[in-house]
Amino acid sequence: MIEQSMKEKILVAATAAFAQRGFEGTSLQQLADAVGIKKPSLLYHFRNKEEVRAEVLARLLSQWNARLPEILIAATTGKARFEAILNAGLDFFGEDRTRAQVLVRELLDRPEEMRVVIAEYSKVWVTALSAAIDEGKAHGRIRQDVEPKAFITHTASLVVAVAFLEPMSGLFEPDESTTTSDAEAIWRDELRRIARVSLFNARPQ
Amino acid sequence: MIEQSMKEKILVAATAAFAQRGFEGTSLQQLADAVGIKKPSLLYHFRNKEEVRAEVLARLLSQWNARLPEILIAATTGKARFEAILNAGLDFFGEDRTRAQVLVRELLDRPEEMRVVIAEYSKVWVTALSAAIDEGKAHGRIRQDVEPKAFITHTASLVVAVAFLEPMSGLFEPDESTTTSDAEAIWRDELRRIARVSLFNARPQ
DNA sequence: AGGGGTGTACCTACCGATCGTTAGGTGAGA
DNA sequence: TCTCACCTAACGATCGGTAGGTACACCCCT
Repeated sequence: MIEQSMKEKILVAATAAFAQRGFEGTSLQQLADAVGIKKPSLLYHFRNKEEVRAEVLARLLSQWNARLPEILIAATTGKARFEAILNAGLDFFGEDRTRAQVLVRELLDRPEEMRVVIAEYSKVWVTALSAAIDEGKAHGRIRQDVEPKAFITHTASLVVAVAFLEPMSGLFEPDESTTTSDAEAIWRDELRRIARVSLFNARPQ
Repeated sequence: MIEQSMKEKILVAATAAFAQRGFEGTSLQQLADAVGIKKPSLLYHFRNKEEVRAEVLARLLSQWNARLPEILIAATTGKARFEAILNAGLDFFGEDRTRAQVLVRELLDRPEEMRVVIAEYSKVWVTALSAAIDEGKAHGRIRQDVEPKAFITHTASLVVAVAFLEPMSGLFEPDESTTTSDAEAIWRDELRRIARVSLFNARPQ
């Protein structure tokens, strides 16, 4: 059992609470109760509620940044790099769905600030992917009609949406034989198919 | 100048406020101020705050339902029906971006309830589109590897995402020559391309 | 070895402001 | 005279945040 600091415990609890009920819908009292301390003790660790929000977001983004280098290093060719980043995104949001919820809530609550944050944290891999798409177009591996930045944005949107809509999975399945995890697997497969088909040429080279 | 009832004025103001700051982030005082009445007068028109939320959502959904029949009637063939519904979705969320914001916030705040609501309000056109896809597959016009329900879900997600991410448009454009509306047009075009390419066979029949 | 400072991590008690909601009017028009 | 559409006044609860205290570990000095 790893002994985690009280501040870390608070951030974990705050992430879950913000994901479920939102920043405005979560009180400091609820956070304090969740980690077993009193409200003023919580404000010993954070200057105010806003600082909790900021650190929750920073923690989320740093978790993404932490696994980015190995993704970009592992895959060098264009196609492998595409698959690697797509799967990394699906894993990242799939293994903890609160990440998608917190991200979307922040986009709703503070769009201007998030514009800057998103630009900063996506710059590296968006640039890498965009260059790979341009190169693939030059070599005829990638469709000429692909609009790189727009394609990447849409694919990223779908990755977040799949995690975001997890509570909705199995929505259109009339029978009960299809479990939630089955429906999610189908969603992910179809997402990969859509991205692949709309990006690559049918007959490579 | 159309004379609109106070109740309608409140719902319009509430929709904008809920979209921007969320349900928990909006007080009845703010809504009352926005329409120029006192707080208790607002509760003459609505039993409580929860009823405001319910009617805001109901109003949004009825607006979608109102334009659905003509869409389904106008386009009969599979391909035309696909284009018609896709464009109708883009128009619906594009002409008033608060719709996407309110919808996404409701999905975050009350996922279980929204699951039921979404199922009800999407049943008609999802069923129609799904049948059209199956028929298209049988005739070879549509790719065999399309997973109908998942494809529709993803396309719908992208339609909402494009409107939702409007404040982020032009995020990756280094120059200032590309305006926000240009970037949005590119997004919509790329969305249509992705959907078309990943749905239809390259060589029809 | 033992006493005195210092910082950490919590606590109780409380602040004014604002929350959603209710009670009980008022005035205008049918 | 009755209903509609608003009002003033006030309710208890909860909000984020502050003041000030306590218990305890650790370090320095003699």
